[in-house]
Amino acid sequence: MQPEISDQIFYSFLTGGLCASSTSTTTTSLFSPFAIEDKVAEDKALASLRNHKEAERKRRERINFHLNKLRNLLSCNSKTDKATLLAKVVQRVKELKQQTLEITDETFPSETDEINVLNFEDCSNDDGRRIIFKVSFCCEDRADLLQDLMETLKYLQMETLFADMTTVGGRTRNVLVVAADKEHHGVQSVNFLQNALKSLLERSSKSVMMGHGGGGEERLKRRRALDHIIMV
Amino acid sequence: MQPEISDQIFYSFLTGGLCASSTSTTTTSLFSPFAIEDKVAEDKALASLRNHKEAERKRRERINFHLNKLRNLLSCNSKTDKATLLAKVVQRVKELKQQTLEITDETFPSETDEINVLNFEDCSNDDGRRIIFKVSFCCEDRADLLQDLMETLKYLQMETLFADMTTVGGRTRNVLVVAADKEHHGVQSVNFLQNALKSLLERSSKSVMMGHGGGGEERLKRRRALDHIIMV
DNA sequence: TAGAACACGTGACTC
DNA sequence: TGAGTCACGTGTTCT
Repeated sequence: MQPEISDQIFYSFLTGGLCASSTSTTTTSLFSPFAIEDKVAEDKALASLRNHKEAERKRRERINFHLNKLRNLLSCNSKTDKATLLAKVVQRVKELKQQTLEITDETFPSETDEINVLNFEDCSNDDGRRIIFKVSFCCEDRADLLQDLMETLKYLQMETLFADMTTVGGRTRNVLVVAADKEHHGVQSVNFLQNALKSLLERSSKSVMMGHGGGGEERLKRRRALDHIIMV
Repeated sequence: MQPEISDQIFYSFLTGGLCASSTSTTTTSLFSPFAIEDKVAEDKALASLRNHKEAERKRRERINFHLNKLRNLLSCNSKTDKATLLAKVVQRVKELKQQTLEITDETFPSETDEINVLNFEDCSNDDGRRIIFKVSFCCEDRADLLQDLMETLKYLQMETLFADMTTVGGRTRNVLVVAADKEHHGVQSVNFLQNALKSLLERSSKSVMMGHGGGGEERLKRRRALDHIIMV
């Protein structure tokens, strides 16, 4: 191929070498005394233009390369247009950020006591025969907390489907997914659960008052140190 | 402002209305019988071109709008060029994906028993007076597992800095970060820990053999159902 | 000066 | 047709 020549023709055709510029000084005959100087200047300009064109092509290539990578990462059709793709990327990055934030937030114990009971009824794929609750609470850790919790759930005739217990620096966060038969339970069971957990937490703070008290700041320090370790 | 007029001038100057086309039929005098028809056609083409130009401007705006959003999300300088920005976005999306994957992988119990002990010595910010271990194991759940684990760690003179216990469908994954004094422990303590955990897991599988056996498939089904619930 | 990055208007293509 | 998108080459600006 001969891009050199065809490019030159293309340029002289487009850039006004035959139009606008022809009205000024470029129509110098080949016999003009300035012909050679002009030719040199023209070649230089042409070369510069060619470099410019090439650089721009490379730049476009670079951008499109990454755009295609993003298309693959989001498993987007190659027909998805750039703006839509980028909008989706923005959304995805936000989602992923939020997700990791939620996971850490939902896993690590907070410094204040919390109780949270959520009814999963509508999301349940259990043929609707059971009610699913998501229980989450946060309190001081104590030796027999787990046992108390299990007894409470047994008493309430609830089955534990999932349990996650995170303990750090004397505080614990427990997340449970429990199932309750609809024969014995309704939506109002949220209250039963909440009350049961309340008394559980009260017992926890009592045992702390009697036993190893204080040390809040020390805990915070540890927590931060651990954050570092865990995230490594 | 009067973009209409200036645009028209701009176009006729650039698009060859005064150059290439002038060599064909466009230099029709205003007195030509075709003047009006030509004028109409020209106006139409001009309007079309103007629409086109506007649409393209809007498109560029849309793309740049999302690019700027991404710049903010990655807290990138406004000077970061498009290609570099997109490269960073690709990297970030990959990282975040990997991160959430790791978190779920490290949290949920696997179907096979596992023991993993990692030495955090180099990462420890504990003035080097203590060795930090990250312990992770996965086995059948049983009532007294936690108690056994605590006794084991007490026996090994290790302090628990962090504990995460996830139980679902009869299987449990436990992640612990423990600290051991360098007076009593060295790097070889990894082996102590591993052996202690081994016997712990052996006791677990024994108790399962004697108690509620089997149900592996049922567990898997539950696990999947839970994945759904948890992610909602 | 040369090089990099950008916005622009345009021709070509698709639905 | 017309609206939408893309790649292209160019002019401009900053370094």
